[in-house]
Amino acid sequence: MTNLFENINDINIRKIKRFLRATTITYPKNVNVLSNVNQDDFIAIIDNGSVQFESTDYDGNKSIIETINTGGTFGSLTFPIDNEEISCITKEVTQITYIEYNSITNDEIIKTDSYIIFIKNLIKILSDQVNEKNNRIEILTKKTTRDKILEYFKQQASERGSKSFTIPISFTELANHLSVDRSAMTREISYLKDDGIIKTNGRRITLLY
Amino acid sequence: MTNLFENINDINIRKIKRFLRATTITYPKNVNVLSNVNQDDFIAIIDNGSVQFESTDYDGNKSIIETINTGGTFGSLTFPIDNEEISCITKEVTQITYIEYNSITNDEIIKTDSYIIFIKNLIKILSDQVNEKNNRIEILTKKTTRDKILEYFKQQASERGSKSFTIPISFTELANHLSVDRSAMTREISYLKDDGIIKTNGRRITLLY
DNA sequence: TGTAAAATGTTGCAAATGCAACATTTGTTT
DNA sequence: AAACAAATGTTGCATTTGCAACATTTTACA
Repeated sequence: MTNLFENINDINIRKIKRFLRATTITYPKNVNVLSNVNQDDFIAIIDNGSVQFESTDYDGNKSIIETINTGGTFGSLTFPIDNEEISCITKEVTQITYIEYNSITNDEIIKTDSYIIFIKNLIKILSDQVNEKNNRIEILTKKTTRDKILEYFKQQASERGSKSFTIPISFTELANHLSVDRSAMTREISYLKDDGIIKTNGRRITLLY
Repeated sequence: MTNLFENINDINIRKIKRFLRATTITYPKNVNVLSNVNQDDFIAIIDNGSVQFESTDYDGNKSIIETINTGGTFGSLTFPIDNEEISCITKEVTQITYIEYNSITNDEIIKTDSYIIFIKNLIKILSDQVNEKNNRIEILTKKTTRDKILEYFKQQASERGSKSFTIPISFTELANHLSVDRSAMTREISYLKDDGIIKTNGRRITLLY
C-alpha cells in the first residue's frame, strides 16, 4: 500500500504539511472520528493506529465497511462524511493528520520538488482504492456463495502468486467481506472440500485446480 | 461528471496533450479497444462515443461491468487491462485519446498554468470513481433483493433531491447493476408496490415513505 | 492464569431467489 | 410499414441461503 508521503524526506514532509495546513490529532480508543471534522474537503492520514468505518441500518444493524490501518488514508473526497449512518471508530489509540484538499493548489508548494512526488502518491492511492473496490465488486456480483468464495480465493492466489496462501482476515470478517451469512459460508467451504476443489488448514487455503 | 480537461481552454488542452504524449484513435463499432494498448500505464479519455467493459466467465457467461460515455475516463491505473477475461467493446464509432501516465511528471508541463487544473480534474475523477464504487458496494452488500432495490432508489432520490425520479437505465440494466435476476427483481418491485412502499409508472419511481 | 469475549463449527427450517420458459410490449432498422 | 431485436411482465419450481440456536475452540485481557 502506498503511503501519502512515500519517497519524501522528513524535512520536506514537514514543509508540505505546513503548506497544506495539516493538523494532527490523537484520539483515544473507540471514538467516532468523523464527528469533529469540518465541512471542507480533507484527506486524512493515519500516522498510527487504526479505524473502522461502520454503517448502521434503519433498524440498528451494524455492518463493518472497511478497516484502515497505520499509513492508510481516507477522506471526504472518497467518502460522504456527512452521512449520519456512517461512523469511523478508532480501534485503538490513533493519531491522524488531516490536510485540506483545497490547499493542494497553494502556489508556494507547487514549486517545491517534493510536491510532484506527493501528487503522484495521492493519485496512486486513489487508483489503488478504485482497484480494490473493483475487486470487491467482482466478488459481490457473483450470484452464489460458492462463486464468491472462489473469486476471493482466486484474488488472493493471484496477489500472492501461489495456489496456497493464508487468508489475512478471520472467517467471520471474510463472510462480511463477501456479504454472506457466516454459517452458510462455512457450510459451502466444507462442500468445496468435499468436492476436492480446495484444501484447508485453519486459515491456510490451497486451491486444487 | 468531471471532464479531464474541464476549465482548460483549447490551446492549453492541445499543449497539455502534446506534453503528455497523447495519441488519439478512432475505432469502429464493436471493437475490443484493450487489444491494442501498450504496457505503460495510461489514462484514456473518450472524446466521442461509448465503450462497455465486459467480463467473460470460465463457462462463457458474459456480464457487463460498466458503460463509459463521451467525456468519460478509464485506464490501467484503475483497471487491470492485462486481464484476459475483461474486454472493452465500442458500442458505436468511438474516438479515444490516450495519455501516458508517467509523462505527468514531465518538467515542462509542471510549469504551465493549466497543469494544476488538469491534476485537480484527474484527482476529482478518481475520487468520483471511488465514490461511485462505494455506492455500488453499498447496494451489493445488502442481503435481499428488496433492500438492494430500495438502496438504489434511495441513492437516486438523494442524487436528484426528490422522492420522485426517473431511473436513467433500463430495468434489465438495473438488474445487472444490482446483480440480481431480472425476473426476481420485477417480482420484488410489484411486492413493493403492493406494500405501498413505492409507486411506479414505467421508469418513473416515487418513494412513498 | 482465570475468565470473558470472539471465532469457529454444525444443523434444521422457512423464505428468498435464480432459472427456465413463456407472452406481450416497445424500440430499431431498413 | 414490416420485420426483427430488445425490453418487460409473469409464474412454477428446485435450490440456495439467511437465520436462529446451539456446542466447542481459540484469543484477549485484567
